Amino acid sequence: MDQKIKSITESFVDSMGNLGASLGISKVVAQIYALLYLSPEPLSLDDMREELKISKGSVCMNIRYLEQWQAVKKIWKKGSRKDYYQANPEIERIILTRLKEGVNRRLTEFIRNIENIEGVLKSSESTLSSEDAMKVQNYKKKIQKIKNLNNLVNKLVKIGGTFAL
Amino acid sequence: MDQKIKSITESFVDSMGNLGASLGISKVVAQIYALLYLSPEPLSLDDMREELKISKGSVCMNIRYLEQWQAVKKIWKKGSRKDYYQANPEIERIILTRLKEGVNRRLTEFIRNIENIEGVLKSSESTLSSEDAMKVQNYKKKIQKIKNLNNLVNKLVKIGGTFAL
DNA sequence: TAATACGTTCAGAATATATTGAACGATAAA
DNA sequence: TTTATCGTTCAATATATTCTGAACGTATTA
Repeated sequence: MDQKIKSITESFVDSMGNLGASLGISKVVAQIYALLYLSPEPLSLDDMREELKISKGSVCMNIRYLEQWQAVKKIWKKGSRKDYYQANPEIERIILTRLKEGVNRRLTEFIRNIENIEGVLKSSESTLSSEDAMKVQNYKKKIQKIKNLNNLVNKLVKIGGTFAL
Repeated sequence: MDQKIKSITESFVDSMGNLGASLGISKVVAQIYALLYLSPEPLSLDDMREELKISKGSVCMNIRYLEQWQAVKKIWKKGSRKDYYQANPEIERIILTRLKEGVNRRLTEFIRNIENIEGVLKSSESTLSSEDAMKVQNYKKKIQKIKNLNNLVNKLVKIGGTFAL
């Protein structure tokens, strides 16, 4: 029976690893989360290394991502020197928060660049042949439109906040 | 002046390339889209190769992704043997559709695996010690909950459809 | 028909990303 | 104090991804 439980765990961990990998999250990160998610007890780094057959360093680095995203929590067990971890079960919120923050940050950087470009366009408005003025107008319109991508993210974020666990 | 326009184009293309890369879309794909987006005229594969200083093969393969996502459209110009491309300006819809399809497909695969696991759990319900029965119950509950990830995507998809251009 | 101008493919090269494992510091036990 | 047990770091390595460019097929022009 224990064998059966173990094989089911492996299968689940494997599936979630694939899912993670195909969504741009690291495979190992997803596997660690899956393992902790199923485990009735918090697990030590060594437990995870053992289960997933990966190196100590990898467990350490990858669990730190999960901690950073508040996807796992460090647990102190008296009598043991080891750090134990358990999964935060709010997986939807975790995914959405991560999405939100990542996309937001990157898009902000992008918009900042775009606004720079707008500045350059604006400053070259005077002293233009009428043909060039047309070109610049065309650019300004198109770039303005791109800036509305902000909306996309804002909407995603707003939705994200309404998800129930 | 043309020099200025060119430098602005480069800057825009570069920014969108970075955005794409950091969001898991290929950098070159994003750059090609940016180039076509700004261009008042459709461009040939050779035009793009020239502008982006990349190989013919790369342009060819990457534009095919964009075509597949309906992010660009092939244009026929009479008198020329070349294929020309222009950007579909509905960038929001494109991004969201792509997100939707990708996530949906992968999550579906994942759920399929999960349901397999549920089947195994169900079939091992008889002939259990009470301790093992507890374990199995625990697993069933947790796995059931994961299946609700479906909701997350469904909600994203629904929102996606309501975006105006 | 031969020569040219395309688009496409794909093996190999280049690049980017993830993993390992030895070394280290810190803390607790002996 | 010495030894053992952890967690952490990071250079070296392995793996995955992307790009290149030569080779090829097809269609058009000469």
